[in-house]
Amino acid sequence: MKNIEIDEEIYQCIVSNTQFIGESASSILRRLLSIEAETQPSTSPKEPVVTKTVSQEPVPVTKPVEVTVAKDINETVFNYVNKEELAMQRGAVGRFLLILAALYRGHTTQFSEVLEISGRDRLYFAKSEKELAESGSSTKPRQIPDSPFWVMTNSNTTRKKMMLTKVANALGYNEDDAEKIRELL
Amino acid sequence: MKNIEIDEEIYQCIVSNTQFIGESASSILRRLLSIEAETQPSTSPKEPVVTKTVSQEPVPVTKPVEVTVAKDINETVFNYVNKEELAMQRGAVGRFLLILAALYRGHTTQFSEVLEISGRDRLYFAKSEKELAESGSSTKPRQIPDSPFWVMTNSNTTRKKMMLTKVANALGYNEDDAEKIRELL
DNA sequence: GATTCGATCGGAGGGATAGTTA
DNA sequence: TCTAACTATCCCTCCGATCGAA
Repeated sequence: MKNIEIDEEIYQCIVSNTQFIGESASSILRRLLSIEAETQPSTSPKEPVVTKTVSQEPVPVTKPVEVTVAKDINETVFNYVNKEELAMQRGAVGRFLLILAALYRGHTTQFSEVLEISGRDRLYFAKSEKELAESGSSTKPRQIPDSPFWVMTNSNTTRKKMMLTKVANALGYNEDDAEKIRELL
Repeated sequence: MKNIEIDEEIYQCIVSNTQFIGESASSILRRLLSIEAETQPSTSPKEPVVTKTVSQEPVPVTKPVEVTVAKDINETVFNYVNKEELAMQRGAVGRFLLILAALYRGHTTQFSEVLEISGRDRLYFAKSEKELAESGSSTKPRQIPDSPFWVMTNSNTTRKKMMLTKVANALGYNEDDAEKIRELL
């Protein structure tokens, strides 16, 4: 993966060509550029050409359950994460909250399992600001966007990553996916 | 400026389209995308095509000049402003820069007129950080994204709004549009 | 005296790291 | 005691209201 810096206008142009929630910049650009690469007038620009590339390998329906589930989860969550929005965040806290929000959206019902995750004496997650605030000093509670959950935010990036890993695990992700999630931060 | 993550393939594709030493990703992409953006075979690739989506209502060619101009300007600029992106900014400074960037994009050639706008002793706009910094103390110069211009940032919101109004006027907007622009902040 | 302008300084957010505890 | 895990202090940067200056 490479990071490139582009201006607002280009960014908007790319974003406005998103064809599904969570589509990555690469995916969008591949579509746009490949159409352009042919000097031909674009025929059917709406076709989600790129997408297909990714899901090339047919999902093996016969495979063991765990694998299938993992795949579902994976797709679910990564669709909820908007890479561009992530990249735009000023600091790790913003990304942290965005990722958690995506996980919540993808696992609304089981999400309360994260309440089990906590530090030695501080709580990491709670259903109210107060609860978190009272479990330590300067915990800097923040609400996970569009959810009834709050997170403790006063920690270094390393710990935030650990927290993400724990959340991923609690929600049933395998190591690989947990790693991917962790690395979003 | 935005950072986006793209895969190697896309990256190579972009790089290989460089047309001069030091060309930025934005510049390359602008070329590539504007060719692509028109569903038609590219006629004049330099046209800010993206804009068209929004400008559904045909521009009345027969109307008086002033009106036409105002309309063009209006469309140009408001298309360049992404409301969501604006809303996402943490503070007024972020929005301020975004709006100015949009104005720059819409009026690249005349934009140097803003250099006339200044305070009693401080400069408000300049072509370099240094210039601004030296014109006062703690002016907090910031580059207007994707432009060679810098703005003074150390002021209250009211003054930032005034600055926007002045810029809008300098670029030929009427009171109404200037007001709209000011209110974006 | 009224108004405009400048830039200081308090406040908030972020997060590395020093310090603490198990 | 030594170490690993965890906490929260504290420093830094960014904002922008406020108040003194012109």
